[in-house]
Amino acid sequence: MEQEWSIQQIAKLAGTTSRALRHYGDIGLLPPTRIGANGYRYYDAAALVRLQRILLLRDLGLGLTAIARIVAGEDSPVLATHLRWLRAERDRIDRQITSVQTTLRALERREPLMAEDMFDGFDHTAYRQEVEQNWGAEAYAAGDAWWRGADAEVKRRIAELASDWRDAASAGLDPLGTEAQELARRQRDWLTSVPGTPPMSKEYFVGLAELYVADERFAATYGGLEGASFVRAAMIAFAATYL
Amino acid sequence: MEQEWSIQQIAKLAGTTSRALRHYGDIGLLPPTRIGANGYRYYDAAALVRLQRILLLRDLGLGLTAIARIVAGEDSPVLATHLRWLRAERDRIDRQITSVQTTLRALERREPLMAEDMFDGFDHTAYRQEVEQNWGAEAYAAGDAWWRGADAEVKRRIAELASDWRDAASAGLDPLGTEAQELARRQRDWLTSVPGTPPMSKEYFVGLAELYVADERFAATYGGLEGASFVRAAMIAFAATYL
DNA sequence: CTGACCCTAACGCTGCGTGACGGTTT
DNA sequence: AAAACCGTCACGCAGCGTTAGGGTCA
Repeated sequence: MEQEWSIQQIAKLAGTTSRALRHYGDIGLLPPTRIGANGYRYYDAAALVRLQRILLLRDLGLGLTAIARIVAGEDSPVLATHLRWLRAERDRIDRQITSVQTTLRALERREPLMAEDMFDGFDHTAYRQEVEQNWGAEAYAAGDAWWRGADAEVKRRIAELASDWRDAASAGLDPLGTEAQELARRQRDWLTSVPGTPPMSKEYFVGLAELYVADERFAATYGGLEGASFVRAAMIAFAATYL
Repeated sequence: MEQEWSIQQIAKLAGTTSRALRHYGDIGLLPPTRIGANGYRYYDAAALVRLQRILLLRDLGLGLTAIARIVAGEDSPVLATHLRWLRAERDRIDRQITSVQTTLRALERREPLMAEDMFDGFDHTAYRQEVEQNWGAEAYAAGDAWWRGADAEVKRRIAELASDWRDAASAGLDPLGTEAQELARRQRDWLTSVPGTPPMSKEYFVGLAELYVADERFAATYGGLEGASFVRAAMIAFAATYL
């Protein structure tokens, strides 16, 4: 009548492993139906059904604790929450794909420098040129040489500026406030100081601001999408007022 | 001249933590430029640039060992490989999103049973009906009752059939071969035995085969996309020959 | 006697976060 | 004398895979 199976048997039936079953038992997610005098675990048909539910939910990407809540009958919005998480994950991966593709294309065209590092240097120029081809190729060479020759002090200041941007963004400051506007001014100042950069203009500055958000590699410098958005807001406001 | 920074300072400059820097040092990815007599770690501008590269690549989703290969100058196709992996990940998540959405919709319509478990029972019918509305609502009720009343022996046979499918698929058998065709016959036989199922036809059988591949939840039963594809091939061939 | 199974530990993997405890101060 | 930093352990996390060592036999 009441069929029951050993741990290996039920594992095969459901398409998993005995190790996983012991784990589910250990964390209380799926205790064996019965435990023999010799310590062997046995499972019945009800356990099989429960196991199939568990495996199904696991295939949807849910964590074991979330699965535990669901199979326990709690009607918390586990699935809806999980759906939002999945969508965020997909978006993140999409952005990574775009970035890797861009990097690979740049490498193919033998632009190793701008491809992977120095996103705080002249590369604004180089990338901008790549996107809109408004500024000539010699700008690239000039910026390249400048960065290579830059001394530690310059590099420190650049990194520090990026660091200050991240601090301001995570502190929740107002992008239009005095402090953020001062950061935007510093951003403009060092950009201006880079040889090979086109003459500073409202359009150029705003274009760079957009670029920081659009390109994952620049965004990373400013603390990701959120940070980059903050930088963009501050830079655009600065451009509108002072450029 | 040669500027150098403490571990906290360089962490702030690059936008990471001192703990991460110690970790990178431990695994040899980014050793400190210099270690003071007191044991303090110090980093110079070259280390800062290297660190920025590392963080950039990390933001692309690469693992630290892969990053190590890249910054070491090996020109193995790390990025191209990673790109393929990213795409596969995105596809997987896309399928999970679809499945979760389907499940949520089913739950809203109060179809808790078919939503989460028993993908080996009558649910073929119910889902089929949901998709094409070819078979009536009473089929759902009949199948439901049947499954609830099914004894352990029936459930075992169903799970066993799924298990045998997985074995056949992972063994690399020919879907058109004798063994796979025998499995398809068993599949048809038990489907026929479920009350509430529409009369067996070539179209119905092929439709189910497609469903197994299209719906992640069914596919899981047969060992994922690969397994389900195998099942589909075998079932379609069987339908063409015998139905 | 020998497979085929079952059991209980317990480490391994990824990339650090997070204390704990105790010195140092570029 | 206290605030900040620095250092070295070392556990924790998610979900099992994988030996290792040793009984059981539905």
